[in-house]
Amino acid sequence: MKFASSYEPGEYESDIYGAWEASDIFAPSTPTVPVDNNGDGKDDRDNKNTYSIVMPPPNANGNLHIGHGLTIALEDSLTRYYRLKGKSTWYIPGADHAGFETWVVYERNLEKQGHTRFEYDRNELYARVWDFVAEQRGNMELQLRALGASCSWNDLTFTLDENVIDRVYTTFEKMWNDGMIYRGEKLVNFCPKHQTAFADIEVEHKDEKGTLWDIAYTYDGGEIIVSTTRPETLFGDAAVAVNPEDKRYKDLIGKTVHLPLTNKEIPIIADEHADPEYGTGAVKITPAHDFDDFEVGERHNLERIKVIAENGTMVNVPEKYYGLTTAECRKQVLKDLKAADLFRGEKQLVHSVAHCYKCGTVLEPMLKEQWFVDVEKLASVAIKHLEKNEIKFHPANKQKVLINYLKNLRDWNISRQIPWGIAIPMFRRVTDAATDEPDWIFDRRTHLKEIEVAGVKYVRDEDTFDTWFSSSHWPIVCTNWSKDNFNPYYPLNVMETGADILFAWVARMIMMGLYVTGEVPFKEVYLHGLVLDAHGQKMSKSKGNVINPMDLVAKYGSDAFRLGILRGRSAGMNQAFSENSVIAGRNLCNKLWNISRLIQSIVDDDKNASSRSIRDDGSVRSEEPRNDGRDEAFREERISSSYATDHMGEDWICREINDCLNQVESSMKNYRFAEAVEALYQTIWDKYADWFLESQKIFKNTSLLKQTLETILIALHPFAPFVTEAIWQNLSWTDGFIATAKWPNKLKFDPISAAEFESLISVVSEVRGTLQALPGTNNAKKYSLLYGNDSLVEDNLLLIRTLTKVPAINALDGHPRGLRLALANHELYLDVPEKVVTEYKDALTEKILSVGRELDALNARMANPNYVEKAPEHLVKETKDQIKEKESLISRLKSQLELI
RNA sequence: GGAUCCAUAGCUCAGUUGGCUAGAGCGUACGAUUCACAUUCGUAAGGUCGCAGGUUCGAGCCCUGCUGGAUCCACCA
Repeated sequence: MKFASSYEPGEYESDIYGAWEASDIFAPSTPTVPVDNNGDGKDDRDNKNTYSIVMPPPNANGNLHIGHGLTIALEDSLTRYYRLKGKSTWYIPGADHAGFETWVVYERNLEKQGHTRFEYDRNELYARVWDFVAEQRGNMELQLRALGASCSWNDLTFTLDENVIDRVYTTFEKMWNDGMIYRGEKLVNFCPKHQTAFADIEVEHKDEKGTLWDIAYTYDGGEIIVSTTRPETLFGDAAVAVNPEDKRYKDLIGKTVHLPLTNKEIPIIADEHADPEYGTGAVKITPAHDFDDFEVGERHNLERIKVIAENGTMVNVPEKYYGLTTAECRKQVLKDLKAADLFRGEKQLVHSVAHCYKCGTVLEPMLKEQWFVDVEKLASVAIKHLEKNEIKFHPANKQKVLINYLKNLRDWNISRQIPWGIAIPMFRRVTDAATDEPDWIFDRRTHLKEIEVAGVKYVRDEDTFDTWFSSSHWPIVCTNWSKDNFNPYYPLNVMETGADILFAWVARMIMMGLYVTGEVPFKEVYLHGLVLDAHGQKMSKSKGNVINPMDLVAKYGSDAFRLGILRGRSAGMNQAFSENSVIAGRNLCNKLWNISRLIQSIVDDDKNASSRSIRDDGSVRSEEPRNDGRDEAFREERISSSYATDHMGEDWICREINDCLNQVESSMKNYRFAEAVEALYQTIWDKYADWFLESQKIFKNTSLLKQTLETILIALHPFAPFVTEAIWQNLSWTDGFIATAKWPNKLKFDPISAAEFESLISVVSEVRGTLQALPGTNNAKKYSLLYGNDSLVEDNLLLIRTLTKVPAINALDGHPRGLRLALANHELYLDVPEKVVTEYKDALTEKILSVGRELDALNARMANPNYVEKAPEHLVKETKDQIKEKESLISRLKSQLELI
């Protein structure tokens, strides 16, 4: 026996993945490099049949977290679905060097060993981190396999691969030549602990309590009071600004004031930046240490005096303050201001403060020379393409959000002062020699510290690229796009990633894709939200509510995890996740396993015994498809398939499976994964197992059982790859891998027969419901069923008996007796004693009342002339039919009640 | 200040051009059960769809306002 009594994922999963990988079935069938078969100089690949998707590269040296689990479940479901649909699918895996993240981990390690980064030069550090990452790498890839990701492993791209660096340099060179790269001394967000700058997008703003101090700046005959939260920066003040409309200060504009604690005089200038309503309406301007002041400084040509060094201590200040930390300096300045009687008060306030997203240190706006990308053109091109709807977003509103972001985008600082990353390929001329040569030149030889060009020496810039600069090339580098060859895998069919990196990554990929290739890099974007814990709380280490996907995979299986995490989730929404949904997934896998186990045993029995099975009436089922006078065309169709339906339950399940396939197809097209899973879940469990298989315990249509099982297995495969493959391999009649099977065709069936089974279901349900509602227990065993003039019941005695568990079903002889069931078109009685009927009276009364309420509502609708006039005809007709039905039901129930 | 989203059963969520009696899973209650599955089977209870208006024959869905919550962007001397 190949099928154990329950499905144990641990026994199958790794073997199955190994078998898939060994057979290399995840590589795309259409080649990924240009092919010229007939020598006409043109690429002969087929563009129509490809499906490409790239994995957002997980950190090479990390473990996968729950968000990765969701990403893989989504992307792999798409990939497997389109593979079954016959597309040449290319799911490209990746690994991220994760510049800053990895660097932080590595630097922490160094510190633990008593070292600092300053003991090593850049190349040495790079080599050391490379080894460090190499050691850790592989773990993440194993976890991707455990999640079932059907990606093309030979094409794994690491963000520091040569072709990536090469592509990034090519783009950078093009931008440099296009004048889009400039070196500027601008304020950047600088982390004094990590000694590096950040892009605006990497900064975390937090509301904090602070103090606003009022300080008097004096002039001949008076003083002007400014308010500041950063008194220590006053040494860097270049002016005091007031609003040009502010009458209080009108006369002071153009005069100078004395800068406290110094011998300096600074001007009073008029600028919109000063808000008359805020504080005293006068504000000190420190262009080197505040983003707004920087801009004011630009407008008024003010000196940028840098008074805080990279290490967070004071420079360019009177000796007394030199070398103090900013905090120490603040204290001292406040003390000295009080002593000089220039302190005019303080008050508390809440303001938002920029923090390093990694270590939480307060970021210092720092004047630095950095490389910037002028984003104006990039953004405006991207906006144009977005407005033409060249990319479809899920959820749709993100398109607007993204356009809005791009409209307000500021220039992009791409320099990072971290050794771990792609070196910026720029070299600076060694200064002394007077020459006409440019200060900076582009050169790819970044492995060298120093180069010589035309007899002039240049030294490499030590900085590395912002990781988003290189990862914005991801669709381009993963698909090996090149400008000389048509590439059927670019643009990608879809970009699936977290909604939180819409700006940081998706926006930049779009800009870069358009800049490099002229095309948008993907046709659709699917953004997933955060996976929250069971109570809707964000997962975090400090809260201790982090769920590790690998734990769940180990406990319940990979499929269970995938089914569980897809359930109840829609695009862009942050949604709760709990173990319960994974358990439900595990149960479905086991259910499917046992369904297969049952069918295999029927198939096995069928081989041994006659292929004819016993009919309800005891006769032997005919091999020939029945011909009961129905449409000949239908009969032709039916014969053309590999099975023949011989009972209405069989037609019905074919119809239900077809509906399910339609739902899955349309759900996948619209990225409604949860709905696809839900449809499969219900079809497999509530319909296939609970009704169809129960009925097949009597009829046993082997060829149909095989065909329907294959159909539901394939349809579920994208979501639950392992259990479906495990079953496929265990079944006696299936070949190859289910992973590369063909998406099933629709099943043929007789719609009239299918609808009849629906009536049988309602009969059985009514019997069950009534039996439960009767007083006493075990009623199903006690009372038999009586029928009068009811062909549906008469033709299905054995089936109804099996499904309801009543001991007998008999034709009514003589007068009706017992309890009549509340079914509109069937005359059915439960053969219960008078006493039980009497006890059931209350329930019956309640039933009459509730049907009466429904009838009233229907009548009210029909009484409205507007409804009859304006509503669609079919609805009006439906209402009329229902009224008839309810009326007859009510009259039957009433007569039943009178009998009691 | 600007923008986006959300509010439906005890919990987590579906509900796609407005159409019958608003669904699911989990949970709860009651019942069943040797032979595909207790990771099972059956039955049931549970919702004036955040609030107030409006449009319509008809609103969970569309419009307006309000309340409560989330997120993003900008600003915060």
